[in-house]
Amino acid sequence: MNFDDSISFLLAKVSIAHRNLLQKAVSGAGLHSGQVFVMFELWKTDGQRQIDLADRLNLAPPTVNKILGGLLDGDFVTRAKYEDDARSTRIFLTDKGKEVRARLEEQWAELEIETTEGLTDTETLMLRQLLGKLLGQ
Amino acid sequence: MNFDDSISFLLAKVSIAHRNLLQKAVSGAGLHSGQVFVMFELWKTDGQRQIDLADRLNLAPPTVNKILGGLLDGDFVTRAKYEDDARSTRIFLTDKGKEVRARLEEQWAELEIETTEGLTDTETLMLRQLLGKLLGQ
DNA sequence: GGTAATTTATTAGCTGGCTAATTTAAGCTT
DNA sequence: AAGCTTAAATTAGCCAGCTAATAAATTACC
Repeated sequence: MNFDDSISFLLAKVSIAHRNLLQKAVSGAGLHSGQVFVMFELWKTDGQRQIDLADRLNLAPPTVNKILGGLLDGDFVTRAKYEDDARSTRIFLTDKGKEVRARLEEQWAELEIETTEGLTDTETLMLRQLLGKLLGQ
Repeated sequence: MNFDDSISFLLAKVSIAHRNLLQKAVSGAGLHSGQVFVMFELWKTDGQRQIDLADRLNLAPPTVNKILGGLLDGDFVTRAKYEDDARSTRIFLTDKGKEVRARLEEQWAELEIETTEGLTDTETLMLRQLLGKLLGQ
């Protein structure tokens, strides 16, 4: 068997290259690569608990906790107590957190172009479907 | 625009899920996810310098250096001086490093099956081609 | 109502990726 | 030969992912 031709190998290599692109793309907005996905989720639904964010993002709770630490330091989100359960906290966007969205959308569109640079429109569409399938969608 | 449907979003999500699978797959061989790729490269060509490994694996030199630290500790590789240039070291597989290959090939085949579980053979082929294209191959 | 089990957040600590800065050796230029 | 530039390895330090373990609150069960 040939490692280099395996999906696993190719996927791992693509992942690293893409994360480097992603990091460059979002640094202009003052964000780090992992923070972006939490922001996506909060833009969809503000005020979620950490455990909900972890579930929806498919991340381990300590990962979300650490990322939120950075977002709190950067003043992109704030924490508030969850009224129905003293164990939980709710995470809310700050004004800064809401305002950065426009900037990030622009950067994201550019990233999308860079990422799919070598592909035709048909190939891009196909890749999207295949990645979706890998995620069980 | 919809973040969730972007290639970048899907790719990032697939990457994380796949790395978790990868980690589980190779832990049985006593390896960590990042170490595997260095081993691949050494199985192809033993005795490479760190800078050559970094170039061929598309990784930053400090990343390779750190991974090699783990492989040295695990007795999978040894370091030797490079005879023509005192700045460089050559990395060689130990017997243990050579022997683990068979085990890893089995695990890798299983990982490949898990990874492409939801895909038909045609889709798998297509995904391989598309990922190759993203890598500029 | 009291105890046990579960849940949420957090802390500690690991690997893996990066950049920036340092050291040492090699090579080039003059 | 001296000095400048380049190149290789390393160190330090960052973020992102994970597991395991802990503390506190809730829930469930008897």
